[in-house]
Amino acid sequence: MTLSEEDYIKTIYHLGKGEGASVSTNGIAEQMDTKPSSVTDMIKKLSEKGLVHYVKYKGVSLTEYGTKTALTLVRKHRLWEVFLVDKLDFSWDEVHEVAEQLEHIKSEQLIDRLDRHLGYPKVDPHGDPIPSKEGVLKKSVKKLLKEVPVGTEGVCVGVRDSTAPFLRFLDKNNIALGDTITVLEKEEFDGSLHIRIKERDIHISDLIAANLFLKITE
Amino acid sequence: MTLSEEDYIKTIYHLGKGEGASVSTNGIAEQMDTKPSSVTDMIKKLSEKGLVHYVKYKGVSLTEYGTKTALTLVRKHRLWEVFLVDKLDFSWDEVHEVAEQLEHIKSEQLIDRLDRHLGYPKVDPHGDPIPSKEGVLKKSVKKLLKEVPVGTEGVCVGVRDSTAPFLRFLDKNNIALGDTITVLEKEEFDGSLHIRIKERDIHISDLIAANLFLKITE
DNA sequence: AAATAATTTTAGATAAAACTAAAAATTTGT
DNA sequence: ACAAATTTTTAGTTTTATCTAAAATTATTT
Repeated sequence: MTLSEEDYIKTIYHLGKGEGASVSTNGIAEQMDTKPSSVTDMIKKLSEKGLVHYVKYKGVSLTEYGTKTALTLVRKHRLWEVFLVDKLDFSWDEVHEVAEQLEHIKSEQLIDRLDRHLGYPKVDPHGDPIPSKEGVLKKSVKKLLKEVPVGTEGVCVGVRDSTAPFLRFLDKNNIALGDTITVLEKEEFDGSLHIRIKERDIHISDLIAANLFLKITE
Repeated sequence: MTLSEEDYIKTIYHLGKGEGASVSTNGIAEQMDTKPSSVTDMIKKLSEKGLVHYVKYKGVSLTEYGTKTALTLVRKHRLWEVFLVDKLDFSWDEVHEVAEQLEHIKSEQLIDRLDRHLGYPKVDPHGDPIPSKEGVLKKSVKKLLKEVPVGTEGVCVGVRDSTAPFLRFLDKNNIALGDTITVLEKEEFDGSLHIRIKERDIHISDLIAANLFLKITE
């Protein structure tokens, strides 16, 4: 597989929402910042290689083989993101571009060992699940912290209220995007939560919990 | 810089022994497993970009800018090798191919942080010095352990006697290629040595020291 | 120093991945 | 349902990095 082929496969995978959905030529072109005619050319090649189903004018979708290939790339991308954040102290939002390059490195052994070095992580710094070596990908959903049951673990991926006072509160309490949060206990009385974040147990109000988004892997 | 250009620059650097020596078209072609005509084409391009000095039929050499570029690549290659060996437990001889891919990743921040993650190593797993960020490369020499002065530190890079008994001895004493050895003390009487290897202090005979090669960085 | 050998370059071609412009097919609006 | 708009494909170029075959230059041998 060439670098370019890999990029197309990944784009088709993402546009197809990970579920072999049919994707349009223009959609791919727009996503990849290229021209539709270039996309048609590449699709033909991928089709000949058995990576996509293709019927002229009707759109493309990944074959089983294509999906497996895409999942390998997603796995590599997300493992490298974990490496960059956990080991090299990159922040949440700096990793994408570099991981985009690293995912193309060809060495199964490298990925196996990287996985081990990172402690077999289940999710990347954005809370998205990492496909297994066999190509199995867990589903994940984004929910308000307030709405998840006690015992749930998830990654903080966004805020509903982005006004300065709320962001200052998060900062003061050392809660940041990318942090893993576990819900320990919910107070019946006022809906406030006891949560664990970065080895620390803290208590937050119902209102805070109603403004933090978590990504949860089932 | 394209991937291919980078590969040529690195080859010219190594064939020129790191010291801008003039290199032949056929030499490059042979080293890179390509044809002389392809080399001529690429040299012209590199020459236009100011990376090499080129006079038809007379050979190529790196310009100062070309040398700096090559040293950046060497730095990246060697840092990745340290990562693969120290962090991912690759062995000495498995790292080259993967590092060859990793060295092309473009991100200065990545290399800075990798360097820090690795504890600012001075040499790679083969004992070769790692160029500084500014492009300064220390010299290194290969010597018999027997011949270096007390206090010297070096990386074990080879054996003079490669018969089974000697290799078994090394194995039994947990001495392997790639290990860093420091000479602590030399016994006047029999020339035997006290050395430190992997946090361990051991005592080896004059004969052993006469059969182990160290790579020493000045 | 001329002939032969080796090296290097040129000229022309090919493959991959992109592009532009025009043609074909599909979708949409009335 | 059919004309207009949109999407997609085709045809023909371009660029990058290769290649082969032939020509030019340099080196070697006698």
